[in-house]
Amino acid sequence: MEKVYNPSYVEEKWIDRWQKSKIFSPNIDKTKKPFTVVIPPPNITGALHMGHALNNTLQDIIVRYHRMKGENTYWVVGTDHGGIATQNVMEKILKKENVNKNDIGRENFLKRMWSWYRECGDTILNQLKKLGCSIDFSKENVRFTMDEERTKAVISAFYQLWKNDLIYRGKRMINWCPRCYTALSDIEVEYEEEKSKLWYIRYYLEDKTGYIVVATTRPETMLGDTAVCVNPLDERYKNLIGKYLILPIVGRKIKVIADERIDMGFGTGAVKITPAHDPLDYEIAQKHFLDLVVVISDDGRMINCPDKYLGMKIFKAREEIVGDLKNSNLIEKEEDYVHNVGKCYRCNSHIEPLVSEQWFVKTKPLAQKAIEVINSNKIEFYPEKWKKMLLEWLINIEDWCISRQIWWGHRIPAYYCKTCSNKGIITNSKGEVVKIIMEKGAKPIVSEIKPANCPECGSIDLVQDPDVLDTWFSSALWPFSVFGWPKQTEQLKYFYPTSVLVTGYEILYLWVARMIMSGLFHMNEIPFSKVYVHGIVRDRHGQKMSKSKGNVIDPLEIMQKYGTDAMRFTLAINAGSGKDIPFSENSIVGGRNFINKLYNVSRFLFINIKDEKENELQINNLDLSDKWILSRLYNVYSNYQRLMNEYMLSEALDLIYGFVWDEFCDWYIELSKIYLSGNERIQKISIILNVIKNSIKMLHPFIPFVTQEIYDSLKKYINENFEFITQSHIYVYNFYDQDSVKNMEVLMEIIKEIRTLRSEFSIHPAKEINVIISSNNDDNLHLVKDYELYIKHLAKIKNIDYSLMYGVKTIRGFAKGCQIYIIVENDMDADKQKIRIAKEIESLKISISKWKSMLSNSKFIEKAPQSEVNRIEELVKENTLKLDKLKEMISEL
RNA sequence: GCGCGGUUAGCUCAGCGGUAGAGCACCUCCCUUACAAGGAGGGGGUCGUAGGUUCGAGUCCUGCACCGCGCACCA
Repeated sequence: MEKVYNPSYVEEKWIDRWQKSKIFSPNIDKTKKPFTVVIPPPNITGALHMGHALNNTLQDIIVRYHRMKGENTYWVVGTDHGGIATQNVMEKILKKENVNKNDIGRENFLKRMWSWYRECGDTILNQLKKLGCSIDFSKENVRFTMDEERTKAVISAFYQLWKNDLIYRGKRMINWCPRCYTALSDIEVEYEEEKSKLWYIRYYLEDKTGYIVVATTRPETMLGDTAVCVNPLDERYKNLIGKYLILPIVGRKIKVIADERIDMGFGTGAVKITPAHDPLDYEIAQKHFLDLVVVISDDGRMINCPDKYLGMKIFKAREEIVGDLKNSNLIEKEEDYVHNVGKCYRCNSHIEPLVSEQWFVKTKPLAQKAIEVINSNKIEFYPEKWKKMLLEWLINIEDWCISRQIWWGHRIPAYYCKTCSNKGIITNSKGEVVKIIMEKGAKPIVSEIKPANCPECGSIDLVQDPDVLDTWFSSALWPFSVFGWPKQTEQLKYFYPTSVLVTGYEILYLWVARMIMSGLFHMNEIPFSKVYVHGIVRDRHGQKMSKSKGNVIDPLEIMQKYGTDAMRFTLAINAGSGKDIPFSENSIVGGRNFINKLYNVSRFLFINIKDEKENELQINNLDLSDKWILSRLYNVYSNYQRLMNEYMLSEALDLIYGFVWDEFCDWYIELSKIYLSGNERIQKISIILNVIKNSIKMLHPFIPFVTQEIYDSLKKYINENFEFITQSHIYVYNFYDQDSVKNMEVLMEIIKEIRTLRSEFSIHPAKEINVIISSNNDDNLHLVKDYELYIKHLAKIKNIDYSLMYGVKTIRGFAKGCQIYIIVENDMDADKQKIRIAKEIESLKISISKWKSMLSNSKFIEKAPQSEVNRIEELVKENTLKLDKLKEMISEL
């Protein structure tokens, strides 16, 4: 065995053997309750990033933990077609080839997409394998949101919702991304602050007797204005309501109307109304029956306006219009102004609110059921704060726009009769349907399979809706579509509902909420009973990682350099309470060091073990340190289980980390060295074996490779015949001895005090010393005498005497009621000793007087619990004694 | 504007009613045959701010400031 753990060799070996053994395959066993997790399917947009590494590490920890508890676990894997995001990736690839997607047409584009899927999907699965995920990666167990079964599920779900009147097609104001050239749902718009201007524009009254000044951040939309609106209570404008204004540039006559939604305090209190391009204006326009003048097209250019601006991009038009208004002296002033601008969550372009015909899901009735199950705690959230967030969102939910004007996705299962709906079906030069306009006669026929003919006229000339569904529509079905729904498969019956969903908080609304709604509607049952919500991996400065910032850390590089276990360890230990994780290469070193430590302590065992086997615990043979370490192990294991069951994964890991490193390695192993050549060796080896075995089992969910590797070497010494550690179970001796824990602490304190003295008085670490220990505390003195060997060994002591000698030069210390004298040759550092002791006396005095004043406070005595009073009294007693001893020691110097 | 978090050692955070903790970083000593990716020791914080409750407050309550996030508005 090498001195330093070499992860890459070990990892490759076990990945291969795990996959070949099929231990992660689904297994329907009706005598057992399953523990099921479905993966948040990664988008096939490229390689996995740090966020995936975190998400899947956490899932693997949970799955492996439950597998080792003996539960029938199944972690379902798959990938997501990723709609807009993936289409954008392909568009970029095509751009490099100097190809426009419209040139090659829909069909060819989709061919390219499918070959991309095959390539990228495999890459992702391989990376999950590398991460150590306990997933069966064989083909028949990998899902894709657009494979045949999942597509059936999507179409069926759409049809069911339509039949239940929960899907409709309608003309509404939606969020339009002119870059991606598609509608988006409300939650796919991200708001960002932007510096802009607020322009104050004069709109003259028809009779030229005056003007109203309106303030706007978007002067280009004025071309589509059809009114100016004021608050009905606004005294400034009261007598202008109902009068007409002349819209500058355009010359259109527009009315002054009143609506209480106008804020009198903002700008001038008068608002230009552009019904076609602003959500609030649209609402006001509907109430007041205003005309809708569309002046911005799908691709973000000016239309339906004076020739001068025709075809201009929005920002250019804005510039021009402001210039022209200035020339006509119609701009009263312009102010700097910071406001929120909607951006596309996929390409960061400015969103245009546009009126458009789209498909929607009526979400209110669906949300109602979701609210009920969350309120009744049928679904629990870890950490719990997300429950409230989700509830609030569900309560205020708006209808969900599910149609997208892109090509990559599930095509909407709606058909139109060319004969009946002729005017509403828009085609391009290739004859491909590009748009359906219902208001011109198109009527959708929603059907799971393409209807043979039109139910109205019998025509066989039917065309399918060109739009595809929001990628989140198929994601919403994931927890049951993965099991073959709508077919009532054995898997579906057995594995649904799933046990826990592990996901980042950024897709709580986009995904989690919708899975709950879909699960309740289609399955009439929650999709999962627990949601574990984690944070986002950020860089060391807390910045979100992004390609444009250049601060992305590639998990594969990290795994290559430090090992997968080290990365998993670092992610897991920092993932406490769902917080964001600051990650840097630096932060991984601690993880790597721990893995190496664990590897080396097992190496210590293998170097020292001969042909001993782990044997039954002989309680009578245990010495103090044995009882202590076994008690600690038992205590750690109890807490480990509690923390893991409450999904406090980082706390659980931290607990074992401390136990293994500080208690086991630094104390128990060091002590065991005394005995390894004597009669006690079998006992010691057996305990070391037991502690290592149980420690690696507790650690296995977090760091699967190194623990598997150690387990493999351990196998021949223990009474287990599992091939893999993940098949084994933890069994810790139910042993806890309070006295041993207490006594061990006393000895440890004394040893630490001697070490401190050595260090402070520059006694070389290798130099063996003689000490005298005396005490009035008989218990502790006996303890010291009984375990003299421990102290000698761990503090490098040749001889310990128990009675004071006169005429020897010493360095003095005090711990746990014992005075400690290190015998030294020369009169060294009397002053330094005095200062050291004096300092301690000072701080003791302060503490003691504080406690004494507490005890002399009648209110404290009266109101504080008796146990507390006793504790303080005990402290005073103990520390007064210590103080006396210290004073005595200082006077002797 | 409403809501949710946060503010504790240089950094990342734990502690949530009884003498301020951990890891990393830093300083000193040590290659002691499991591990220098190690061991031993050490320095370092009036716990954001102002009040309040309490015998006692990082710890509970209220106001404020600052940071982050979500939702709404955003002419």
